[in-house]
Amino acid sequence: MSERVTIKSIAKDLGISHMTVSRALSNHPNVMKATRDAVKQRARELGYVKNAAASAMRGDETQIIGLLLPNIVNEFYAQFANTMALACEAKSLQLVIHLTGDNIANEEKALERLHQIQVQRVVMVPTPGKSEKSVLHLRDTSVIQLIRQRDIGRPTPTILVDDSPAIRDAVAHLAAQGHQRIAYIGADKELTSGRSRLAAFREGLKRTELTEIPELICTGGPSKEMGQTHARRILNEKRATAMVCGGFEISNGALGALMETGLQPSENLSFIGYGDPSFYTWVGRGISTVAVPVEPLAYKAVDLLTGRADPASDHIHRFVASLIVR
Amino acid sequence: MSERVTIKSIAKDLGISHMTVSRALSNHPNVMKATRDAVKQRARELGYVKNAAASAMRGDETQIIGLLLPNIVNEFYAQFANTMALACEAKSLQLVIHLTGDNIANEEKALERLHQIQVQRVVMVPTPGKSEKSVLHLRDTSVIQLIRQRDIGRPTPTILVDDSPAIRDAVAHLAAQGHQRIAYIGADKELTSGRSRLAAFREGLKRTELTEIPELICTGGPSKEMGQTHARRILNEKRATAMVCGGFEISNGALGALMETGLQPSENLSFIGYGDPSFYTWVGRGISTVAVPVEPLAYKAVDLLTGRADPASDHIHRFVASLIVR
DNA sequence: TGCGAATTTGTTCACGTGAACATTGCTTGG
DNA sequence: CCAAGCAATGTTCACGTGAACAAATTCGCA
Repeated sequence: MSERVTIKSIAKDLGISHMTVSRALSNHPNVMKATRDAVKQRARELGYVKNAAASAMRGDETQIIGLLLPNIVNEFYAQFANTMALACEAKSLQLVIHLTGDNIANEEKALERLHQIQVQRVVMVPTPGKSEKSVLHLRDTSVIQLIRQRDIGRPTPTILVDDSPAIRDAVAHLAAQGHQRIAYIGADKELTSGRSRLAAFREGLKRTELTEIPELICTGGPSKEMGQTHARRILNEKRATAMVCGGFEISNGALGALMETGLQPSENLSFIGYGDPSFYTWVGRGISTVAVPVEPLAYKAVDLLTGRADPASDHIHRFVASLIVR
Repeated sequence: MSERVTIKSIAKDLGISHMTVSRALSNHPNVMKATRDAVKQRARELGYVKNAAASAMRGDETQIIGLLLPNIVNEFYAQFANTMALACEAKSLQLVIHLTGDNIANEEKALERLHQIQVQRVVMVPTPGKSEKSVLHLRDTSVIQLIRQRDIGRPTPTILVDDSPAIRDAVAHLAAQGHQRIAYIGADKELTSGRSRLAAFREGLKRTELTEIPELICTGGPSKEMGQTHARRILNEKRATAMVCGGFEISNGALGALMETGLQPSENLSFIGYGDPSFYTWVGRGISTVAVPVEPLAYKAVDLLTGRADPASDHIHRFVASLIVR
């Protein structure tokens, strides 16, 4: 039926130049109020919607934010994406989500795709490892790194979680309960977050004058499988009475291993999770955890990308995590 | 530094016409192999990426799929989005996610935004209610309705879950355990799914020759709050010994009410959830549920939008849910 | 050898938008 | 009463891509 409504079709309809229509719709000062009103009125009647592709081709900034996450099933990432979507909604932005599965090839592909559709703003949870391909796509793109930090060949603002105090508190909490053999499962040195969490755990042990037990400290890639595998081994072979997790996925994996072994967190083994998915309050008597303030992170990310703040500073924005004891 | 690499810049670089470049890159037959190879080689060297905005402006189909979900925190939607993202990845499509919060105004806005960026393929969980605005944007857009069906003024393929057998099974299962006062909380008649689930519940009661107890049957909007409110009331005021939920959000809400009342599912009250989030295996002795085959749904949606199958048929694709007893 | 046909490459145009520059008409001050 | 200045509107162009049409080159076969 009806043709697509463009600035030109409105112009023809009103018998004026398409530029007057363009100016009227973008509130350019030099348009008679009568003209502007007539144009806006008619545009509304005809159901005009600006063609974003045409704008993008002219080089105008796209109203799209790209979001790269390892996955979106883990409740932390889901909540983050959810909040990002709401924040974007509020600023008339759209959200394109790519899942990396913490695989660097996927990350590269995703960035290329975003570049392809002219996206100039990206929030990403960087995948551990080094990117081979030139990440030159990112040249005129604002990138925010989230949760982790990696050298992507250019300074970028980064949003990190300062979880060291909470992790130290967790150890102190367990020590106060009399635990001596506390296990730790977390990301490895590939990630800044992995390093700092492990350091915090050790510092926690030191402060409570507990001996570090190497066989109870496991690190690896930040995956669910890694958490599950290590937890299984610890539960079956080592005599740990408590466990601290340093990572969203890892924590879920470890919890799975716990359940499959028939253990109940807080009854048979004191478990400290990471992040605060809603089901933590429902499992057993509730699971204690290092809670990350998700929503502030998301709003910060959108703010950084929309405010005229830092273009390519390498400022690190820290949000403090807290220990929730249940 | 370097300018953006376009088909024209490559042409100038090679001293040929931009059309030869265009043809070479799109594997047009009438290009000498030597030329094609040279062009592709140079394109790779220079890091050429096709400008999707320009393509979209010409009217070419965009490689973007729009996804409208109530939220993305509920694990069913999260899993669905996750699988969609993977399926899209496999077909070089990008996923734009909009959250409706089951609010029709948001739904309209989201569709308009997608139209704005020239998206011609949309998967949506329709929000209950009637849309005021002309959904004319959808004119040349393929829309798939998911999980629910609503008249959007045009026939669309729809992907539904046939959960009636599973719900009847659930009632039978509870009846076999000796339950007489089984509560039901689900969506209301506004939704096709609400109607059919309630009907299945009633049918289940009838088949087991149980009397229907009106005060234990609650319906309303498909929200978490609704589930929580009704469950609270039932738990505090009515003497139900079992509860069946008909909806993802509703089920989580009801579970929350259960927990806050200090009850344990399967110990103090037999609870049948809806959907199968991972934590169901972790709560108490495990929560029985009406499990929906998420991944097939997602792949089906992408298939329908990419295959040259039905353009605007109103075919209903059904996937059967099953009762998982834990 | 020559001429139409097939192959390969080139030129122009449109898509929708808005910047830059051009034109029209009106006001104002000398 | 006219020039200068400004407000309002109009015309042209570019953005990157690929269809349509045009031109050049090569090929096949009489």
